[in-house]
Amino acid sequence: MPELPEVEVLVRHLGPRLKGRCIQSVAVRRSRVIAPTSERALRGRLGGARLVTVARRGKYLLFVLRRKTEFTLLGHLGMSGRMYLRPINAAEPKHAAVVLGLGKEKLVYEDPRYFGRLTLDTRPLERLGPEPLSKEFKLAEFAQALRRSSQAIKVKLLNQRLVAGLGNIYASEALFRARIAPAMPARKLNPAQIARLHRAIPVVLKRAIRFGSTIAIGQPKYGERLLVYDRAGLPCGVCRAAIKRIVQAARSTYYCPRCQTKH
DNA sequence: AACGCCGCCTGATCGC
DNA sequence: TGCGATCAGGCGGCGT
Repeated sequence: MPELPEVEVLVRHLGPRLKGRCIQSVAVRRSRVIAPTSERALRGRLGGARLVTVARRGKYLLFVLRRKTEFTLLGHLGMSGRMYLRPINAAEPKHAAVVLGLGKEKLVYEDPRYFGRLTLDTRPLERLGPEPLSKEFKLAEFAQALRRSSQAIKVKLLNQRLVAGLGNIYASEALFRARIAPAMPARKLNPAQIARLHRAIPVVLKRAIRFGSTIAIGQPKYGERLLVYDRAGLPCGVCRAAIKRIVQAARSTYYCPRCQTKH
């Protein structure tokens, strides 16, 4: 599932290829993904617009467009979304959600589960916490937010208001790197643990971006080198203890029971 | 106000 | 072989 690193790799891939291109056609195959924007509104706004830049915020893709004035088309890949360029006459995938014609090529947004979005509604951005790879991700604010929460730290990390971009995979990975037990209530973390976690989050994300950047875009897996996620029963790379899987908030959490402790 | 829970979706996998 | 049940999960919305 695409989290911050996968989106970042995609943005770096698409940016140079899309910059300056003009949208000539808009095909909406699944209107749910553009909600609350209407198909009519999307067509009207995108038709003839030119791509200025492609950027990222948390797990969101921002297509900055211009036609008279600048505006943003907001993308989210949900669970199963993908975006890629194809020749204009290439066959469409079964679960194409939106296809933007760009002349010789088209930008395909496909999403088998249709959990994602491609919309003119940018309000979701207002609900995001700091970017973990930027200076705005401050230790003091992170610590304060954790002190106010009784939720298990793993569950809290999935909250995009705390910090933007972590999903189920990198929440587990960051906690492993910080050697923190995932079930610990957020407010029970001591200052040293909070500092380790604050440091581990960008490290884990940057490493994933680095590995992902070397893998071909469009692969089902981006080649992430995961230390705990989906590794139940396999030996921990640090201490060889068997990695455990537990369920928190209806999602799988993976951790090393020996390395990740209460201290 | 923070938190828990549900609904949205389809493909992969499993048991019979 | 085929079919139904189960699981995967990001996020908005709603109830407490």
